[in-house]
Amino acid sequence: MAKKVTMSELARLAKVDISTVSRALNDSPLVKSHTKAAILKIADEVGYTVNVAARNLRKQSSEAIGIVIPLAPGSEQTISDPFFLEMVGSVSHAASEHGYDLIISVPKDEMVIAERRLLHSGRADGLIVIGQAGRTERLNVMSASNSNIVVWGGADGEPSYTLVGSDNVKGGKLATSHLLKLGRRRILFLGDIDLPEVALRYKGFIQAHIDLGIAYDPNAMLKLNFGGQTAYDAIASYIESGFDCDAVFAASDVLAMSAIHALRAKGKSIPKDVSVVGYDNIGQAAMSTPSLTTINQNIAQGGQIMVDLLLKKINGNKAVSQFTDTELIIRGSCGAA
Amino acid sequence: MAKKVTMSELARLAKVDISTVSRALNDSPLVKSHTKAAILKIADEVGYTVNVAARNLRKQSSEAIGIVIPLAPGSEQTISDPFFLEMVGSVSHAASEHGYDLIISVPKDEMVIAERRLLHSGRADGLIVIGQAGRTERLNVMSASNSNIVVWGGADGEPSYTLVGSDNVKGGKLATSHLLKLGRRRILFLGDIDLPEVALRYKGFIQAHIDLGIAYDPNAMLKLNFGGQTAYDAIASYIESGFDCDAVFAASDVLAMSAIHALRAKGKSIPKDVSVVGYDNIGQAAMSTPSLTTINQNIAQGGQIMVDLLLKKINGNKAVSQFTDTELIIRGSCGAA
DNA sequence: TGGCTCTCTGAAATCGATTGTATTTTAGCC
DNA sequence: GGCTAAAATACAATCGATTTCAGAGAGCCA
Repeated sequence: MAKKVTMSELARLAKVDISTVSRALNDSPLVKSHTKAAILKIADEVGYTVNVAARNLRKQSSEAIGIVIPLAPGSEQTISDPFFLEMVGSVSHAASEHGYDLIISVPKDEMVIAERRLLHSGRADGLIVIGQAGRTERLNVMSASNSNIVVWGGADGEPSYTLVGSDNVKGGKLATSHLLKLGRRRILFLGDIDLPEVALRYKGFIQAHIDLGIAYDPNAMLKLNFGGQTAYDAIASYIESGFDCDAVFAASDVLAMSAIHALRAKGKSIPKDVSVVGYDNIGQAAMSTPSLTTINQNIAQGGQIMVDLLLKKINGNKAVSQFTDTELIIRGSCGAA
Repeated sequence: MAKKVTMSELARLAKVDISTVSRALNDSPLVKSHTKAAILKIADEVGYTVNVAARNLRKQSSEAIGIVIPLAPGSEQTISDPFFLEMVGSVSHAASEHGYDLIISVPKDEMVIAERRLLHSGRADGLIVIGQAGRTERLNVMSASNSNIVVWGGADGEPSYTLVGSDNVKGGKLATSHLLKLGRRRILFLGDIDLPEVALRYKGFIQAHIDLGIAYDPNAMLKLNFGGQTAYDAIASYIESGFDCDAVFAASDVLAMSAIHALRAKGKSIPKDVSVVGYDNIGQAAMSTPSLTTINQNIAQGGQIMVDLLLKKINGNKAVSQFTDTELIIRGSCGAA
């Protein structure tokens, strides 16, 4: 542990009052530039760092924001979907650009706990919540109590809290109409439509069918939460049970990959027999085999926007919900047009 | 913003001194259980949360640890390799188990800055550094100055700082001998051996050849930092330039996936023509196509160990470097034996 | 009853910074 | 030089908790 130098120690060394030191370090115009330089020099020599606890206590702010990531339901594990993790990275980057620290909320905490632990305790000035599944009610309460919160997700109509997300309906439409235009007619939808984001993508899925005057099968839908082995098994047995599709629209890239894997195991060739489109455009999407056609949510932009909006709220300004750019990325898993 | 209730406010409500409130909330045996219960009840009713800034200032600790993740060299972007992100998730989980918060260090910071920003400032009680590439010197200095730091990485011999990582030599050996035992003889090694971890894997690679009495080609190595398009292009042109391999050992799963993609584009069949082994066992490894044979670094265990060791150091105890369980996971990309 | 111990509670100092107010120093001008 | 205004610095209160120390009662025993 390096010896801790305090401000009063600095003041002693510089032979000035501690208040002058404080102002000098904060570049206040009240301090003569000559004194300021002297103080800064000493501070640099002894490697002074301000004690944030003391500063935060006095200033009643923390220069930090919290991020809450969802738990896999029923498990103690944090969600492993790369999408969420990439989002953490993106938010972290955006926060640091503004000189804010990012505190990851402990996943076992429920929303209320996270709110108290991070916001009320003064540990963070604001909160970013990734995914509003199952907590819209609580989010409304928090928003009503004027908490500094920004949520990543999808919502029908105007939510009462500040929301950022891709244009899920548009994304669903883009993906589906792309498949339909390729001539595919039996598209299997993969995803849990209890999640608001996914429900909207499904809405776009239906919309695309209607727009092109093509009928869709309400049974062509498999409610899946996450990827991995579970999804693989579910998809495999779904195919075994007789459903024959010529395309898959998965609500996440992870699901899409599991689907491709399962389809292949069942002897289907991708993209010859079955075209696949995912959602998220995670880093691995381009390098999977075949490379994945997907909807880009623009994670980097999303993190940026959320942090910007949150800082606005922290500073007492209004912040309105926003979409990120939502676009179709065509790669190998759909086959040539 | 919910109205902030302070301890003195609680004291007023409970008609006791603030010191009694403090003791009650901290479950001190000095307070009569009757009084304690009354105070806790009121605290609960008004939704009191302790102000951490004040507490940290007084207690001279922060109940938080920082994590430093590496930057992609020359870029402003944080590394997108899922391995690092999964590690963040794992550390976050482990930290929360001990009631500690996790603060992500702003990536543009260099080590020295992160150290000052997080440790000296009292924002965090300790630091976890993921990957020691290019900063071993600084890490030694920090360790000498008795900083509370634990590093993820790989080291030859006994490092002067506390290090946690997979047994990289063993991992390299496992992967390579598996390939050799499959009958493969021209194995291409992918990875940047300037990184200590990777150098050790390469060492294991050579060792395996020697152990089995098989010659290896020192040129059968491609120095790559990260996956994605860059790796894809590099691998593609390496193959084009005439090198013909019957197996690939990649120092990360991301690299392995890029390799598979590139090999396929060059008309190679995986695993018939070329067997591939990766390293890390990231979540997507099982669901890529073909599913990836890889070395499991046991990320969850790694996070746990690092947090445990760090807390030991914070509490003034010795902490010795440790390996995580390192094992070979055989999947489809190697073909049948 | 006096004295003593043991429990429990209160008073006050303290952590390290920020900031409003008071005070000193400097500068400007006749 | 003497006076005033402005600039620079010092003083002191404050943020919200923790913790040492002192003190008030209660209980016990001779």
